[in-house]
Amino acid sequence: MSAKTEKTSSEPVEALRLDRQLCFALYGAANRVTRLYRPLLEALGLTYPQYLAMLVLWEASPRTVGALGEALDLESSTLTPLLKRLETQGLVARTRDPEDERRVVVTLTEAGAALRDKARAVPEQLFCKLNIQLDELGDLRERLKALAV
Amino acid sequence: MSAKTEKTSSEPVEALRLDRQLCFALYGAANRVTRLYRPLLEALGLTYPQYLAMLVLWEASPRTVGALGEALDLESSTLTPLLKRLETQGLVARTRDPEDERRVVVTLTEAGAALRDKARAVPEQLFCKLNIQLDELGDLRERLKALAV
DNA sequence: TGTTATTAAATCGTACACGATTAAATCGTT
DNA sequence: AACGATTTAATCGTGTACGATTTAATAACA
Repeated sequence: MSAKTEKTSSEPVEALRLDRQLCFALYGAANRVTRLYRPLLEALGLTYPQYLAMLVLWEASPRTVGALGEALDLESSTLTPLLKRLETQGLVARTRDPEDERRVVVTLTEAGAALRDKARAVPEQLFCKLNIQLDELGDLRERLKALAV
Repeated sequence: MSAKTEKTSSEPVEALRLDRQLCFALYGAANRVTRLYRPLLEALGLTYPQYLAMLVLWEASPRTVGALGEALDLESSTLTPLLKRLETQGLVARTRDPEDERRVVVTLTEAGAALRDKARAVPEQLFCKLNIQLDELGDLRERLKALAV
């Protein structure tokens, strides 16, 4: 019996391969999709995470940093610098909530709200770059949402 | 007719929502899976991308930086610093290929090869944290691989 | 044979992502 | 009212990601 097929090690090594396959696919897909967005978002002056934050704000504008973090599943250590950059670009305003000075309220500016028009074409442009049918989209989304708590 | 339901804008806005749904799911899933790996990999002294690089090397050890980048879908600008950290930890060696001095060959050290044993338990531990059946895994992997070129 | 073109990694600047810690404000309980 | 516990953002340090540029080596070809 060769060392390669030794019983005590062959199963976990096989598991390593499976592990690699799913996680590579997820890791790679996320990186590649970010790369596909880049040229589309360049016209808007946004990065992909900034675009996601704007999508959330376009749905409901005065939002606390905490609420944004909840929606985006990000920590304040990630959001704070990102929001400061959006503020520098004049897309959002950051103010302390007078009701509770711990909270920071993020509000779309006129320019931030107006950017929504420019972003209208993005989803379709991106969808054209993706290799997926419209009716499969919902299923994949649900699987991904359910994958990890 | 209110501005909100204006015909020229309602459809693209709906598209924005769909866009948000798929891309949020992918972006969030990738971040959450990385977070799930973290405590498991801490015992190995590896980050998640470092673990992925080691998985590739455990399958075939002398690999050029370019070949690793191909396998991981990463640029040298990402890989070079990552590999230097693995080198600092004594897990890999980086040497110029004598045949072609442009290439850098990455080779597992004894310690790097030995780390594979410690990593044996990781896939199963992670799988337990994921909310997916074993038989759905292959399908999801293929969908993700096909999603973006 | 000498250029010129191409290739492979490294370097640089910008922007995430996160855990740990810190700072400030509010809450709860006495 | 007082003071310890909790909540909310910000800050800090480490480690990705990537496009653009640079450097060095090899290939191509006039």
